Amino acid sequence: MARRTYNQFCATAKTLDLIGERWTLLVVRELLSGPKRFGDLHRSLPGLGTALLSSRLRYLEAEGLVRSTTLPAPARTPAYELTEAGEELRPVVMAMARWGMRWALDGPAEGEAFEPGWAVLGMQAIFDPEGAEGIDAVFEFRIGDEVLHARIGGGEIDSRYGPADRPDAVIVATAEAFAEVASGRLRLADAIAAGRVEVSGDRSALSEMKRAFRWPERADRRTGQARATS
Amino acid sequence: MARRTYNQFCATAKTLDLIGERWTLLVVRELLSGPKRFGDLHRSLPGLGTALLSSRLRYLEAEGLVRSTTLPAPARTPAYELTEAGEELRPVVMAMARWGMRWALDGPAEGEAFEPGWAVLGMQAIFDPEGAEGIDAVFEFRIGDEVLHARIGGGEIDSRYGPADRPDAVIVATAEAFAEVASGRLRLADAIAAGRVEVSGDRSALSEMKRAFRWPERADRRTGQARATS
DNA sequence: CGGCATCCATTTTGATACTG
DNA sequence: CAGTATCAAAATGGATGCCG
Repeated sequence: MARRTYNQFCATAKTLDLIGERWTLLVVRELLSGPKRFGDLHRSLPGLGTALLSSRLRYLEAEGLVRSTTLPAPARTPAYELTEAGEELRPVVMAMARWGMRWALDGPAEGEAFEPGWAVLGMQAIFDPEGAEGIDAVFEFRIGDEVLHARIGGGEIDSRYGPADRPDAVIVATAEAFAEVASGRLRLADAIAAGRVEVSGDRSALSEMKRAFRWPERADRRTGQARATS
Repeated sequence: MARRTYNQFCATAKTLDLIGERWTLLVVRELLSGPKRFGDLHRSLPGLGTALLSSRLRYLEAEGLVRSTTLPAPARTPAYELTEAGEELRPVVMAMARWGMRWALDGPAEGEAFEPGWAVLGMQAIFDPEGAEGIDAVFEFRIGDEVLHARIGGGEIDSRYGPADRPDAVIVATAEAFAEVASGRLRLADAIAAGRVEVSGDRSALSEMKRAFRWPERADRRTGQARATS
């Protein structure tokens, strides 16, 4: 019955005691973009069975990282959301995302799952407040059949699910094309030139958007050498 | 034979594919304070068997996060060290350390392992470049039977094993007392008043040191309420 | 559908013993 | 010191069934 723990007086080890088990941090990642229902979580995490998801959620709830809530009208269905402690794991996930974009992300490979929400977090991870200085614009993304948007202003980014109110530019792409751009594997300009990404609205807002992000330079773990972007 | 992977096109998931297994990130944490021999790693990680440690090291080596090296004279023994990719996991570990200090670190509890090197990383985690502006000083710490030092200057901190060249102040404490202070559970002033920490040398350098760190406010995960420090 | 519990095959791990 | 070999215990993944 005793939970497995590293039994070390070390903040990092204690953190891993809480979120180090398989799937746990990915559940947190899902909830970082807002409350989600059990089924949504299950769908976003292929390979994670309902039994284990249930167990993870109960554990996170008992530990105060997640709480149950009820979705606002008209949904009114039960859902899970992060507590303050859970929300503050965002810097941990962002640090991992930046590292992964630089050292680990290839593909997308055949058969890999992809959720546009992951790219939303990726955008937050590489947002650069300095580069975004003076920018105030709203972008809508239509990725496959999902719609999300990002509002850049005041040196901050706020990216969420759903359509934008009055977007300055609209970006339309397949999930795969968007994934390649968001991961830094394909340059936005090349994707547009190839017709894999379509942009409507204010073209100058688009060039501003590029300023607001700083993609980590991709490199090979074994050699440390930079890898081509496009 | 196929390695277990989340199979997601997501930078965070890819990172977890590499460092998400049990013990892996703690091995990285150990190597963040410099090259270490197999036996040193084994001793610092009670509960991790030699078989699993060996397997983790071979995996990390194959993946380009760790490489074998030879310790400089007079040791000349084989050891392991981080590659550039491994070293760049530092922000991930630091983010976890900050979260853990705020939300997870109690104790130290009976029977918990503690290595002074962990506190060295903790100091890096809570170092505040703004607060450290204008400070230029060297501190030596004698924790139990280990000696380490920190050099603060130019808005940066450089903390390492071994004695300092000409320290401005020397701090002597038991491992337990030092751990309590470094974790933010006990205030330095109180520890000195209680005679659990002794300071010699420049007292003004010491008060400068306090400015250079920003302890996260400790809070309870379930309630979000702040917890007393001392 | 949302939210589990149960059963079982496969992987991972922890502990102990042993070798160059 | 620096690991391998072996085996038992625990965690995981997948399928199935139940219940409001």
